[in-house]
Amino acid sequence: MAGRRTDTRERAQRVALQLFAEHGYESTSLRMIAERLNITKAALYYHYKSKDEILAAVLSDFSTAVAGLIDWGEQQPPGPETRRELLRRYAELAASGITPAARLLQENQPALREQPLAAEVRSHVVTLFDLLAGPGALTGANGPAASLRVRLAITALHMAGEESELAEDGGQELLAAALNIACGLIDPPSADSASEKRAHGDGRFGGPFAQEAAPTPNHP
Amino acid sequence: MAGRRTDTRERAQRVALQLFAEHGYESTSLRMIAERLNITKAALYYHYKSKDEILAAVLSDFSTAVAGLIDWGEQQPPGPETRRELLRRYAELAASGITPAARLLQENQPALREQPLAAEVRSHVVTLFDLLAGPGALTGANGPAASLRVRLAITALHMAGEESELAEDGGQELLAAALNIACGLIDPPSADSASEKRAHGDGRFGGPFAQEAAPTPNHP
DNA sequence: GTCTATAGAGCGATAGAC
DNA sequence: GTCTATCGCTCTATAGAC
Repeated sequence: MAGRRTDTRERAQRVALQLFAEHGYESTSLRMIAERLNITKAALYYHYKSKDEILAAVLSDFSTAVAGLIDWGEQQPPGPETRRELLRRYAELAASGITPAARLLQENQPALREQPLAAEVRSHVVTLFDLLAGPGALTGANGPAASLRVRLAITALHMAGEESELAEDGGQELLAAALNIACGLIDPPSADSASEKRAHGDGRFGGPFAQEAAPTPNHP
Repeated sequence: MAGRRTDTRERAQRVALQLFAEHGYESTSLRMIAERLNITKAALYYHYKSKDEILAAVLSDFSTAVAGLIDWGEQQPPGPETRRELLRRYAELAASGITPAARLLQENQPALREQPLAAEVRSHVVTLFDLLAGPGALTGANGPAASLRVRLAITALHMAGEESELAEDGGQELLAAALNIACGLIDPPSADSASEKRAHGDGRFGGPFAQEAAPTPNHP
């Protein structure tokens, strides 16, 4: 491991992730990747046997990161503190540069549909969402709001993570703000929509559209 | 207008928007569009002189919808009621099917970079964001949180809009929940992050990461 | 308005020299 | 480990018949 002769493989993965996230998987050609590495297309095939394998290598980093996060979360007692700490750790991941991978996954679903590792990562994310909102939130069993809030919380961290790369102070203020927003989004689970119980007295959330909220005709 | 001989052009735009949003602009070939219309690739070139022109036609519908929304908004007195009504109207647009166009715009930025109409639409969206958060929010002048909250509010409506197409009741409950969440996101503008004033007493938003919040080193 | 046929370019991938 | 050269395919776009 320590004594290999070139670092092309690692550089290739860094460059490929960046390009996949920026231009999309299908629109990123092997020529583009090779040019940034100052090698030729054919040389890439010494390191990977297909374009798909480059994608898999890139995704596996993200997969293990999220897997580690949910391993920790599943060993904690469920509750608001654990959920907030999960968000905090995810914000750390976002700050350390996993957001390109997250964006790649989110914005290339059709292209990644045949990629087994993408399905694996996606199932990890589903587990993480369940931990953040209670089981079944993604399928809408807790009402539509809970699932939406969790996805928005993660989205907030992604947005901040991407922007923080451009910020002059490393984006710490931005990430702090995003984490606060994310915590606020998952903190009062099922506090609006059909069940109208308010966490605190003022009616600020009683927006329009709400008068139509039906008593949840879920398929049992 | 009323007496043309085929409806191929309109059908083509409907189909193209759907495919562009689902597979991405570059990954959608004219062959795919033509096959769904039961015509050939070459026939498409009778109606449009390039693939880019199909994209422009598809985007212009979205552009006029958003332009109408901000025209209304700019004639209203600024304030929370106007902002909430803007969100409500945007939620109506989302429910009526503009989310594929919004997704197309958001998820194909590199491919649409050369498309003039895309820049126009994007500037409309920026204006809408300004209306929703006060001027300068997108550039972060109000602190990082305000811009994030507005973008998350719109994202909530997009998420609900896309899912509502699959729901059995038209997704009204989901859209109502999303609108409530969106209103809650923009309602207390600049209520966290650096300036720590709370709208109401409980410290639920006082999350971690906040201890590092610096006093906003903005470039003036 | 729609078709067949084709030009010209870029793509992923392979073979084989060095 | 990297190169040149090439194969087979799909893409956008055009020419011209019907």
